[in-house]
Amino acid sequence: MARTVTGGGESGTAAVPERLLAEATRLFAERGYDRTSVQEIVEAAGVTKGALYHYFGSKDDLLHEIYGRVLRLQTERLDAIAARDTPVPERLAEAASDVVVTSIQNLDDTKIFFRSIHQLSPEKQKAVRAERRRYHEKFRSLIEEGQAAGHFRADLRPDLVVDFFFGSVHHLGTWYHADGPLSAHEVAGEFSDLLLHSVRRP
Amino acid sequence: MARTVTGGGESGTAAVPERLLAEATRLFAERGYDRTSVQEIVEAAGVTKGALYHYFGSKDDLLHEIYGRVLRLQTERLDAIAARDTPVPERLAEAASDVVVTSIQNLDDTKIFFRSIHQLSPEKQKAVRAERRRYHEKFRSLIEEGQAAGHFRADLRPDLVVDFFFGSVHHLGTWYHADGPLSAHEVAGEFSDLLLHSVRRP
Amino acid sequence: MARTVTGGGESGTAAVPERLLAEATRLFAERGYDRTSVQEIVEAAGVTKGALYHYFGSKDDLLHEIYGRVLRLQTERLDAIAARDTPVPERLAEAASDVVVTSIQNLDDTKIFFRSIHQLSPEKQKAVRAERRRYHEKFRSLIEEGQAAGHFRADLRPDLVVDFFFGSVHHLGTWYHADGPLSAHEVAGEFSDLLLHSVRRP
Amino acid sequence: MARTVTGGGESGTAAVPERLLAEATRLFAERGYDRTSVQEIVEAAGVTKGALYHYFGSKDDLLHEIYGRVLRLQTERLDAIAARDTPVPERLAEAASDVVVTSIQNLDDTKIFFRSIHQLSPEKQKAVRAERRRYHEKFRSLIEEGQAAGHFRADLRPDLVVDFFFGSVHHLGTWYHADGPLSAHEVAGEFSDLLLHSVRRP
DNA sequence: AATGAATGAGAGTTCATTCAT
DNA sequence: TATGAATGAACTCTCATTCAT
Repeated sequence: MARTVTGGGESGTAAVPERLLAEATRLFAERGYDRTSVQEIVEAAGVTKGALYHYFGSKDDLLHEIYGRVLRLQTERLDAIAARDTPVPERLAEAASDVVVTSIQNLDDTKIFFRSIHQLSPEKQKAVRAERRRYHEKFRSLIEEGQAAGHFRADLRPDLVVDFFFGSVHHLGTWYHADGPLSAHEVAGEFSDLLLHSVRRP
Repeated sequence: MARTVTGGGESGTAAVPERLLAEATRLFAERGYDRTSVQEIVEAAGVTKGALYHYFGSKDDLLHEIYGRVLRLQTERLDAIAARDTPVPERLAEAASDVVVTSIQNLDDTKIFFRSIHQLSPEKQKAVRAERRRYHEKFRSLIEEGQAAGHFRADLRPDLVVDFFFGSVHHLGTWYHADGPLSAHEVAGEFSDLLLHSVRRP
Repeated sequence: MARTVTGGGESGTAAVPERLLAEATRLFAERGYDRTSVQEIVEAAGVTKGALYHYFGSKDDLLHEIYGRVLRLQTERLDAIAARDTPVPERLAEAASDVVVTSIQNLDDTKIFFRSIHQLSPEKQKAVRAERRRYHEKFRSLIEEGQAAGHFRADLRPDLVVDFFFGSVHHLGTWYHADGPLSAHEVAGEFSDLLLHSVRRP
Repeated sequence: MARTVTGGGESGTAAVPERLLAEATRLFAERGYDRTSVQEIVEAAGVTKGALYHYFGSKDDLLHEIYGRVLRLQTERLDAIAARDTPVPERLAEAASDVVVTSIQNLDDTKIFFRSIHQLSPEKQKAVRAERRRYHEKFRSLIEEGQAAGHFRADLRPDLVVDFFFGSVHHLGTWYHADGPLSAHEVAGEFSDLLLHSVRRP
């Protein structure tokens, strides 16, 4: 969709659309979608408004692209983990751990995701929610599989468990700091552990 | 429910500031703080802008008032529960259940809280975060008490557990619907159960 | 027009209209008529808006009152000086000196006078300008008298001399400070001296 | 007179920023800075608000630009006159005469200068006052030079003389009318003559 | 004599977007 | 591929004034 470099690969001069997306991500996470002006984005990216509107149809489109990127990434990873040939509890633990790690590694996207979705146009919101639902359904089916196999408590509502866990994941952006005492993997380990303990048969 | 300051008195003619707060809450939850104009709020409340600015210093002040209300309510309830004379696991379960129920009963406030805090002025944001922190600390001390008493797993980081659980609570606004299949108490029961299972000694 | 004290003469409690005029004068001089709100005036005077509108028909009226006060004062003093039985050059010198002294003693009024006259309603502006013109004419007639008597240069246009001199007087408010190196009388002496030298026959 | 930035070129289609400055000058002089709305300015210039804010950061900026223009003009002219190789009294007379002529030729700027400086933001006010002070100092040094050379009375305070004279100059805007009986040069001649007589050794 | 809630009009400013070049 | 001038609508907030009490 957008070329990788301009000119011929000079260091530090990523292609214009990439630079725009990167700066938009940073600014949206920092001060919110509505509080970030198109002017600020283009200034940060070192181009003019015309350039932005050459590559993106609207400010809204930028946000949609950011969503697309993170959703694609997480869906791919979940698919890979779910398809493994290991016991369900292990796959659930890995899936949980993995989504925490990638959420932290892309903390700006995580922040934007759950703060700004309402600022997308209705149609785009619908598309994003549908993709998100598919992701949740894949995660939920791991829980259902574990219940069917007798690993997890049968009295739990799998959809509620998913909402419970992803609430925690989405919330990461509001408290996690890269320079805090915890590494991404430490948080991931503990969150995964809490989830497994909460669903496992005693 | 709302004090009648001027004339009136019949239901439906609540005092102007109360009406403004109620409509602002509804609109902020519905379309977000930045997407709600002062004009829309005063129209919904049936007054003019001048009236709003007679009672509130700024749009920002309205949001702050809304936060204050819900924080006061939840803090009071948590204090009451924590002070009970029952075993810690029971108190934690009740605190967890209660915060879910009141979050659902005030779902508009919950939605606003989670989404709009970044749109407060820096000073007000600081004040709100400080109050929120005190609330979390009180909740955390229940977990610490349970660990000390040998009820809960000692290897857990209490602060991480709090962030884990309140992520789930704050997230309620993004998926819960009053006309869905689950009552507030059903969700509360399951969330509380998940939390307790995740922290209890096996 | 307005009583002098309320209650019975307690110190520091001047009557409401006087207090309003005094605070309005101070504020208009400090930040200009348009930049001073009625709210600020009533707060400074320790009353409410209703009280102000009880005594004055409009914000405009306050300004008109302030003008009236200073015009009356200066007209009275000029009349007294002009009527004296001394040689014209002496009377002109005293009139010039006196208007400088009273302008400095009422520096707030002086500042307001030449900055805010355009903010009066057209009718009030007309009235004030007419009074001011009468004052200038009286001053001018001193110069004409001096020319007729052979004291002053006959080739000067008396009206231009008046505008020349009163420009200097009106300008006092922009540079004179009570805590500066010059007393009101020192400035008055020098201004008067400059005027007399500029008109006298060599 | 005004550079044509976009298209156009024919007289009457001056560039947008020039047109905005011209109309703003006219309107500020006519009804004062605070009483002139941005809406009125853009309507007079035949553009929209967006265009104004494309070129000027604020209404305040417009005023600052107007000040800058007139200060630059007068400073240049005074520098040229002061640098001449003629006797000091002649140079002072010419400087005085020149500032009167240019003040009358730019009477709108003169009116604005005198009345609206207090409505500039504090920082801009400081900048303008500093420039004005440099101008006054240059003028004052002419007087000091004349005193040192024995042309002017030694007992006069040069700074007071400057304030005396520039009061008269700034005041021109309040009484001079182009369609009145006096030409700019007639006024300039008389003002200059009055100044010289007031300072010269008898 | 005085209150203060409420009005309604208008203020300056911001902003996403368009389009001729 | 990219510019940047210009639009037009909407924004938050301020204010002098009124009026029932």
